[in-house]
Amino acid sequence: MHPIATTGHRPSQSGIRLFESRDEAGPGALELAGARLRYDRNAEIFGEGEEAEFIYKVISGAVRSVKLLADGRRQISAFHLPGDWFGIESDSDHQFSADAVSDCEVLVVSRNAAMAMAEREGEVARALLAITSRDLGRARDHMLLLGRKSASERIAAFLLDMARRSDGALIQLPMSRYDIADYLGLTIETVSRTITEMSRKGWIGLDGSRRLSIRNPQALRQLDA
Amino acid sequence: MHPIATTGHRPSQSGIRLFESRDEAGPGALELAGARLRYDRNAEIFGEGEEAEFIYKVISGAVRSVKLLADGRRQISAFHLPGDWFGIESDSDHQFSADAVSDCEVLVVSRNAAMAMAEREGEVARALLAITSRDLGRARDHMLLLGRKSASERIAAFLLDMARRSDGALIQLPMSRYDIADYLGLTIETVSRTITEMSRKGWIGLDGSRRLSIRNPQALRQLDA
DNA sequence: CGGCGGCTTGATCGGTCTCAAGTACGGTGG
DNA sequence: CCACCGTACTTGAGACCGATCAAGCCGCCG
Repeated sequence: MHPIATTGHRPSQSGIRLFESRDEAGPGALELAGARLRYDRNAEIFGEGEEAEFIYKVISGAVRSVKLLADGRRQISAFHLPGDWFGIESDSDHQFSADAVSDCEVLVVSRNAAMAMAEREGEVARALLAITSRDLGRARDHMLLLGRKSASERIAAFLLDMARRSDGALIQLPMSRYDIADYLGLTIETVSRTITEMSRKGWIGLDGSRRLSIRNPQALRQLDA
Repeated sequence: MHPIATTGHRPSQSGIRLFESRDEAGPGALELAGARLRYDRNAEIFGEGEEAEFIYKVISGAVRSVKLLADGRRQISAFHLPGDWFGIESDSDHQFSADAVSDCEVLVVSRNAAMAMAEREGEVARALLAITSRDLGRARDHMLLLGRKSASERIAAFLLDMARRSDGALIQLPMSRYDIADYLGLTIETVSRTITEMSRKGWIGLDGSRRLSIRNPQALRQLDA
């Protein structure tokens, strides 16, 4: 349905980089055991059903966790920004796929090494549990959004979240309208219309489609409920 | 919107008990440290914002994890059946509330005790991580359902899941149409209509509103996609 | 028998999707 | 520098699925 090419390996154009470095609480020791990898925009980092050999942390750029239906319908369950861990699974196989929203750099740690380390060091075990249960909490918030909120409420929540996660008043969206739509359970047309309407009302300022600022947070928060 | 009384403490009527005992992989040691508690139907087990003092495991009956919006809109993020753990949080406070779908019995374990035990025993730490990351996987599946599936697809997925989690061909639903609607992001009318329609097509058999059997799993699986 | 909660059924409404153009922008090659 | 192109995005008109509003029914318990 959404013709997102999983082509990879275009030469990475190095552009503006927002979302650079806020670390989430993480197992510091793990990072020493990791390797850095680069992925081009839309490149797949791992696929649903593949063996969960590694766990990952975003260094720069953005990553999306994705579930697909056979007919192409897509749901993005989370966007991962620099400092976020992703790909931690209970199962031996990945239950969803992850790919690069923009050109990005990730830290890759062997799952076995991580688990062995968790076994020995309570600190690492606690950090992994904290990351996972925080993600679960976010997932539950997102379910409320997907199950019960209107289009404008979804967009408001999304924009406020992106504002919170970025630093500074200016938000640079790393993802396309397709990605936003598939994250919020809407169509690109509805996303576009709603954002345009918010801009028309003066609640947000637009500078092109990927760059915006929040002018009236109160109005948005009212919708976020 | 949904006038669900959080009244508790009616004398528990002891009825038929399905979903009795399939344990999920769990930290065996933890259970020794727990106490049993009974809750009446619709009683609150813990509320959003309360301190996360305990973690819980369903012994009998069913429990729902709930998020509420100020105006009363409700999203049930999960149903917990016997053997399932719930209430494990990264934060010090609960980010959602949990209440009894039916009269039920739960095992209650001090969070501090559990965390201390996890610190000492890798086995317990691993089990807690496994439970949480499995829940996260289920949450992501559910997001796909909430974001991208039609009403009949949602109902089909729900019924197949309930069939899988119960033993035997007969499904005894512990929850009301309100609960199902708030779990699937639909209204009770749509839930009712869709179930009636499936019964009319002969895909399922109905015996009252809470008891049903799957007659044509293939038809349902086709919708589950 | 009466009442009430939970469920079903019907009629209509409306928000979002779908289908269809049209526009803006970034990159590429002349 | 500009013409061209493709991709991403916006905008419009109309259709449709599920929500809403409104009865009515069923089963259980008093």
